[in-house]
Amino acid sequence: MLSDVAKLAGVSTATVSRVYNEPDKVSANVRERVEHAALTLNWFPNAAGRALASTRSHIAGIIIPTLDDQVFASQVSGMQAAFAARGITLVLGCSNYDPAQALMQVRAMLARGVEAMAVVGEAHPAELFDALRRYRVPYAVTYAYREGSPHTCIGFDNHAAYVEITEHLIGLGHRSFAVCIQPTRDNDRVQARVAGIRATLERHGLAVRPEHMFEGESTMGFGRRSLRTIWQAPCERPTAIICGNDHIALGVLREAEELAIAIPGELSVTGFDDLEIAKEMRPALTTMRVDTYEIGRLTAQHLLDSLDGKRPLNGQKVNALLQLRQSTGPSAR
Amino acid sequence: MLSDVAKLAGVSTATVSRVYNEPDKVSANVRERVEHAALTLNWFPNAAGRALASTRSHIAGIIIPTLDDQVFASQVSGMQAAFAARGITLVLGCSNYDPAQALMQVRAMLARGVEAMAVVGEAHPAELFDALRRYRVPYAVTYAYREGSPHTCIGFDNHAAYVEITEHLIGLGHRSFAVCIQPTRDNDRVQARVAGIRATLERHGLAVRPEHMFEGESTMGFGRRSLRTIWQAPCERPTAIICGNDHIALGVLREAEELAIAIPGELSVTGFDDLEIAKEMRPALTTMRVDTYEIGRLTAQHLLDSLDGKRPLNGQKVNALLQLRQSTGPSAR
DNA sequence: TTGTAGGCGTTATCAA
DNA sequence: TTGATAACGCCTACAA
Repeated sequence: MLSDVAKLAGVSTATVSRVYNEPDKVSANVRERVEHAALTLNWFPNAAGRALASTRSHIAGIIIPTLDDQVFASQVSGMQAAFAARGITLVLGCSNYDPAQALMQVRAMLARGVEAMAVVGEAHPAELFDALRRYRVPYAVTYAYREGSPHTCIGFDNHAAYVEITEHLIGLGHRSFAVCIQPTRDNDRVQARVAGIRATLERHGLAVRPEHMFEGESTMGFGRRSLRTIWQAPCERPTAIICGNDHIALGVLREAEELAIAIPGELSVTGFDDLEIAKEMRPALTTMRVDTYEIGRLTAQHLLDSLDGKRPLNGQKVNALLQLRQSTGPSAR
Repeated sequence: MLSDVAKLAGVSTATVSRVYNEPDKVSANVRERVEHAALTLNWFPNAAGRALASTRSHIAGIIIPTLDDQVFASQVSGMQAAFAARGITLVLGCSNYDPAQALMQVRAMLARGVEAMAVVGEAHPAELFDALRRYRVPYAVTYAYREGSPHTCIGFDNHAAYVEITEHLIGLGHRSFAVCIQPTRDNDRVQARVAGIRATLERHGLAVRPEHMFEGESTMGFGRRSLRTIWQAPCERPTAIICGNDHIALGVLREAEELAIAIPGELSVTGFDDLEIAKEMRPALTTMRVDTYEIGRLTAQHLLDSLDGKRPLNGQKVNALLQLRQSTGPSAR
């Protein structure tokens, strides 16, 4: 431990500590001796002791719904890299889309003494944000950005993004829509997307009929089943399907091939996320692209600035960019 | 802090501590009083103090190459869930396929006092494993399993898996092969795969000609470019392409469509990982499936057992299952 | 079952 | 620039 190093180097423990925390307050000569001693003793500072004495844990936390979704994984990746460059360890919690689990994870992280936190979305129990504020832990809501949110948001505007998608389709002459989307429960991002679709349609005097509204798991299978159901139903078929993400849209595309539905001739399809395969599919998928790694990087940067007392944490909007490709075209009707 | 709770509850600090660490050594009456006090004071134990006093950090670590690859993300996910259920926080480090970064991350985790560690693969500096042993931190090498490895391995046999793929193709009559694989540098898993292919071919008096050996990034783009190069070259074309994973294989499939190469009539293609889309592609991709979430879960379980002193850490082999689909068929020649 | 008291490994304050 | 020493918040013999 530290005192052994001090003894070997023939200095006090305070000096050893300084060598690692305020190196330029130590003479080069002494510093060298200490570093040598540390090396031969194979010593490095113990984080717990350090945290206790300095009341700084050098830990930050992030809560995401799941690592199974690439968009969250890459956000974690971006934060991790940015924090690591500043000697801060990122600890990860998965809520599995369950607010109660998110709250538990945040509490556990508070107990660990996290210095900053990021949580995906704002659909969380009030206690979660209360706890963060009570312990004066700077935090940011990521992935989603909403004007008027009480939180620091770093992400994109889910509502606006789906307004853009819907307007694109309406501009192509579509008037009859189906929607295939992930579970909306406890998910403000998905809710905002649906709201964006509805509001836009309404503005044009349109609406999604209930039998064309599908909510289910984020898989190709869900997309496939939904399209099959739509096509088998006796009611009028939609000319466009708006999907909650690329997985679902790819399933729709795949099933359309099976059912010999011409795309975009007979049916237009849109996704979200712009997975690598989206542009490689035939027809290539019209979708929206968001740089989630960048969201992570930005979030870490904001939190670090806030820890440095540089500036009050304020939100930042990231753009979602529409990638027009072959899966959308003029309405046949 | 703890002493405030003790005061409010009218007990000693030791008793408060017991309530959280050995609850059944405290009478129900006293326990209730303490819990009430803690609640009103909104107190929970500070992890740094706890770690320092008990010399148990309740932290475990995992080093993966990157979160961008689903297989590693889901392994993290599996470990996380299993550890969380036991009150252990998982901290994550990404090496970006760089041994030096992996070593740094391990050192940082040792400083944090990790109680157990997992690292993907065994292609790491000797210092890394030395450090782990010196600090008596139980660890496991994951994702890869190799007979005779000096480490506890929990994963599948990359070599054997590619022997199986190669044998499958040879059984179909193929004699001329191309290989498209991820960077082999510092990557024992990929090296084992290539070795498996080579050894199997050699056993049949065959080999991959150098101009049919491609090494590049794990993307569809790399697969596409590779196939195009192969097809444009003046030399004899292979009848089968073995890819290092599904991304690359999907790219090959996609480019084959572009070049109007009949699959599997003219060319057989294999992948690895069995992404959801692999079975949905037309033609569906022949590939191998590994349950990486399970690898993570098993690893956590082994490490927990080892911490409990239950049994010496010994390896465990997970199966990679060949998924025979439409992208492989009899050789035309 | 409960309390006392010393120590876990470092940092921070103050003096020298 | 360096050193002595008291925290930091909790756990754990040991004693009662």
